[in-house]
Amino acid sequence: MDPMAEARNPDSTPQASRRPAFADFPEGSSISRELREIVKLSADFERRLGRTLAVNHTDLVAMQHLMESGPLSPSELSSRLRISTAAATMVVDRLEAVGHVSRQPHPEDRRKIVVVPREDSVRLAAQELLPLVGGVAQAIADLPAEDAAVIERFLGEVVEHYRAALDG
Amino acid sequence: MDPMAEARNPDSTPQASRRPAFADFPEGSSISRELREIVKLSADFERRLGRTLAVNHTDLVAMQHLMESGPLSPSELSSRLRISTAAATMVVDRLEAVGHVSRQPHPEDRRKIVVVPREDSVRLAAQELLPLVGGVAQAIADLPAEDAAVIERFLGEVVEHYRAALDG
DNA sequence: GACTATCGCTAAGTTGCTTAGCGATATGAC
DNA sequence: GTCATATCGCTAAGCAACTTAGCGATAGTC
Repeated sequence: MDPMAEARNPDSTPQASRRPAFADFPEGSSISRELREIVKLSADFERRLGRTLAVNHTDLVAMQHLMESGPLSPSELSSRLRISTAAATMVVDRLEAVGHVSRQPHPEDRRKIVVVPREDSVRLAAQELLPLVGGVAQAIADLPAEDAAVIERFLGEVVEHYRAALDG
Repeated sequence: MDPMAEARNPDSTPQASRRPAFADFPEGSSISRELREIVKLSADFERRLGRTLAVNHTDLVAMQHLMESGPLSPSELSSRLRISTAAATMVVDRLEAVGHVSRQPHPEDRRKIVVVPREDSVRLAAQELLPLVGGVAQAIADLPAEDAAVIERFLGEVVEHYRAALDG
């Protein structure tokens, strides 16, 4: 059977409104479509990275923080991931079990520990990220300065709209 | 205590590399920083929308599909959300319990049902989305045509880089 | 030195997923 | 037409990952 037939929303019923419920929203320019696509693809990419490292979503986000910020305490991880400290303990347990991090004593505060990402794991993740990050970086580098300025200003406005919407 | 002190990564240890593990990655232009920020803010915004509708993440994503595509069958939801059909049943159970959707018989196939989003719920979500979507749409509309073209082309390249990275 | 706060952790309970399998309905071969 | 097979939504049982509550150890404060 044709899988795309189903994807085209064959389940609309006559009695239900045929127009998608959001039809009143401006369909959006291709720019806004692209932005949404980037957000979606970014989630897809995260899933793939999670498979590569063989970790679940929470643990992957923890790894991202560790890779970007360097060693962190479990309590810091819990606040960054917005999970309980108990859950953070389990995150570190799992990451340690598969060898992505190690627990080390905190040099100054003996209540704390330090969660250190293993270099092999960081390299593995970097290897997967590099084509994407590098490709985008290259695309940016290839931009004429005026174009880069235009894009930077526009994206800044988008960020501001997000922040404003989140403040309200 | 100063909460920012912790945020600045105070847990680095002397024996662990002081440089964040990803320091070898080009720090990235402000454009790439903005792109990442948009992805992150988008996730934040989704969380907030989930709170507004009082549903968990999976159920919110289901609602997004229903709002954008109109009524769908549980099996279609299961494939879109990449969950089992059993989980899709539970999603619909929960959404129905809080009144966001209703189950209706499929007019042509009596095995199927149709999950129809309730208009009140769609309106509630739209109300929360409008400031953001509208604000961004306005920002796009205010762009000179040449700038819009520049941005559209660039974002298209970013999308392509994502797709290429996901193909590999 | 006593009080209080914070650290990481364990235990018990909850939520949301999975796989397996069921009855009902649709579809295709003959 | 009839029968075999596939698909639909659903239930049941098990598992993974979260929560809250609370504990012992350590740090900071008076």
